[in-house]
Amino acid sequence: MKKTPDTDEIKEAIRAVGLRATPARVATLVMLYAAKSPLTHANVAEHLAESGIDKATAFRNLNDMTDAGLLRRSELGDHVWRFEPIRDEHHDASHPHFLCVDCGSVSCLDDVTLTASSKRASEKVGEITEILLRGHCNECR
Amino acid sequence: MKKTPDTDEIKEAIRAVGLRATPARVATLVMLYAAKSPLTHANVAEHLAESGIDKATAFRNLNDMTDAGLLRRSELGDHVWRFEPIRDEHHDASHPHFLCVDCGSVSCLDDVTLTASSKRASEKVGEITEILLRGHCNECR
DNA sequence: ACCTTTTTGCAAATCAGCTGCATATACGCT
DNA sequence: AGCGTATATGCAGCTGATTTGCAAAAAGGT
Repeated sequence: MKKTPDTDEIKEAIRAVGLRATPARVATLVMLYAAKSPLTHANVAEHLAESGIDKATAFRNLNDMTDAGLLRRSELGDHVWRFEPIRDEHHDASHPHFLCVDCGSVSCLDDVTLTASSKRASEKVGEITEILLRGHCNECR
Repeated sequence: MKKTPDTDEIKEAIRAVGLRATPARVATLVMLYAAKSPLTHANVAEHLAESGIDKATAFRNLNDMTDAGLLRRSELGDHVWRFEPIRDEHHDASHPHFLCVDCGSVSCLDDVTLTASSKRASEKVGEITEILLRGHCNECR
């Protein structure tokens, strides 16, 4: 799937995982694809509410599509789940996130990599599933 | 501070960060030091309730001591904070940590560094204050 | 002991997320 | 194009986790 799939491609993707392509789901994916960073349940629900979609529906869809493998849900340490589409262009690789502890904004860091300078680092480390950086973003400094 | 500080050492530590050494705080630290893994607010509150300490107090103390640098608060992914004592200066935020989302253990990764392969990464990123990797440790895999 | 500041207890509020159920829809089938 | 059924949605209330306001109580310096 390309960076910004159109409505038909989105519907296809939804059906491909065994879910029905409802307006709420399409709108959710459109929104997430348009976003540059992961969005919270509240972000999505608030936006969809303008189209008369209930927050429970928004939430169920986020979870259902996550379970179905269309979205990734991440917990950045502030007790709020954020969702972002899994673009298979990125090979489904999860990328590091940067969370501003002041304003709560999140950025995706596709081009940051981890270097272990010695094996000792991996003593306890098994499988790394998420990389999270926290700090102050440029706007908040 | 040693692995298992006694009551007086605990009181000292609390005062050292500018807080008053109240029974609730001492009991909280004693409990956390005795625990082998991070405890939830519920764990602590439940235990302290036996001594007539309110859960709001337990929670405030957990947060206050976290802010003061005596404890570390981590989020394993179930939207429940877990707390553990910071046993020595080595365990500060100056180096990356690895958090096992299964057992809650935190390990220090002194020898892992992050490399931004391009400046684009730092678009929004201002100052990074904490690097956290999450995953499954070798014992939990 | 006294005084000031920090803490505590209690109750009630908030916040994120979930659930039950009756109704409405998507979409495969004819 | 219309049907029928499994799915999805809306609504409303609920849960569990965490926080807050405020008056009373305790900590610790003098």
